[in-house]
Amino acid sequence: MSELVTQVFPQFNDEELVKSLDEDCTIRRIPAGTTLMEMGQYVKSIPLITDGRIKVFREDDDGHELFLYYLEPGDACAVSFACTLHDQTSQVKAVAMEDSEFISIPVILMPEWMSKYKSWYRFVIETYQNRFEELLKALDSIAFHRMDERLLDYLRKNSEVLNTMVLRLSHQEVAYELNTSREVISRLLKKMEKDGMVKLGRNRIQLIRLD
Amino acid sequence: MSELVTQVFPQFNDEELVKSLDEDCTIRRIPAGTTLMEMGQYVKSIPLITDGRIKVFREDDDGHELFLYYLEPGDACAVSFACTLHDQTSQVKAVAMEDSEFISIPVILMPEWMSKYKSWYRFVIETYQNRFEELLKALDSIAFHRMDERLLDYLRKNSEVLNTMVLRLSHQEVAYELNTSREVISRLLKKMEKDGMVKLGRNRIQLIRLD
DNA sequence: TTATTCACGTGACCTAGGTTACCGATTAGA
DNA sequence: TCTAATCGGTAACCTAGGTCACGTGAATAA
Repeated sequence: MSELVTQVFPQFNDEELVKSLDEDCTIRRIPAGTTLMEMGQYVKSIPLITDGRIKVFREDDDGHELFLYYLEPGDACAVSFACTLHDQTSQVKAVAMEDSEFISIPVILMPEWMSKYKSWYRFVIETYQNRFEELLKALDSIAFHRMDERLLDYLRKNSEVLNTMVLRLSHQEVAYELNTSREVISRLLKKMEKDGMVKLGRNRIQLIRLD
Repeated sequence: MSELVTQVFPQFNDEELVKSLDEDCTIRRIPAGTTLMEMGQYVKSIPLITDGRIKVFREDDDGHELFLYYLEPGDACAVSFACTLHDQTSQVKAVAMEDSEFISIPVILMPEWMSKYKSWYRFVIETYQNRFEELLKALDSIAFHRMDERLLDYLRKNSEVLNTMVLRLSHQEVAYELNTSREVISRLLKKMEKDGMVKLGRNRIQLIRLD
């Protein structure tokens, strides 16, 4: 596992930390579609993503969901950190979008690691900071932008993360993530197609020119 | 200052930490209306609020602002923490709503404090966590609720924080914070008055029954 | 093959809320 | 005191986008 750690988390430059990751933590693999974390659930371990892609989103009582951000290799789940202090339930839901792999860290190790390993403490703060920023961006997006801009942004982000110009998405899926209805997305996508920005197919959105 | 610290931050149970707060940090007082932090500005010290009330909000390029949360005595600014790691500019704007007072901690002390004082490390994580939650609530509010609900929520929160049933606010101020227009707020408030929920006056909103 | 489900397209309609354009009333300033 | 700025009320209007209804074709299961 040490090689894996040094590969995906090169910032962990403390030998002892890597050793503890190796000895005291476990690697877990989950298939696409697995729910890693449910809202209201207690969290008992901190996942460090080493492979795959985890979608993190917010849900309301009526089942509406709102996409927040993705966790990718090198990322950790910020909300989990809080569970090192008081038993708190998760505020978000996390689902694996692809077959994924992560290192599972028992929360019990956190206090020790925080004071012992500077690179770990930096990592925690950085993780929080990054998620904070993502959240602020999500807020901006909703508060200050119209649906067409948000859709464009969503497509761009997806294309970037997956490194492809052809997205395998149904309109319904996109609608869920942006907390709107299928019809609205269909409408906007059709307009974008007319404007030569995308080409549409069944379960398929080909990006042509997103400016 | 030690008494102040132990009063407002009773969780700092480490003598040395309190001593360092006493010796290495400074108390600053600012009048209502002072901008504590501007978006895009570099942050060089971490404020621990001891008195007053700081409004934290997000601004977009067109000057629209969006209320995020208040900082009150016992709170710290989460975004500042990140500056202990890399020089990063602020993502939010912070303005004192009342004459306020805070302890200003040089960022240089952070790494040492983090590893040395467990109560400090807990405080940092807790602060991040709390702000995270507030941000998620703000997101919920915008994504899943209509303006009338958001207004109600805003009035409730304000009344709670200020511990009064009479808010001294102009419709314009409320509109700014909820990122809408004055007319919309006037309309909604008028409707609430008709429904017997509030009584309106110039620069005055008296809460009667917010259910 | 046929039947059924799933994905998409689209028109009609509705509502929340943003915009414009006034008004009069109150307050602050000169 | 007179005047200008601020505050709130309201009507008319517009737009984004949510909802409903229904149609068409592609994929898939029987």
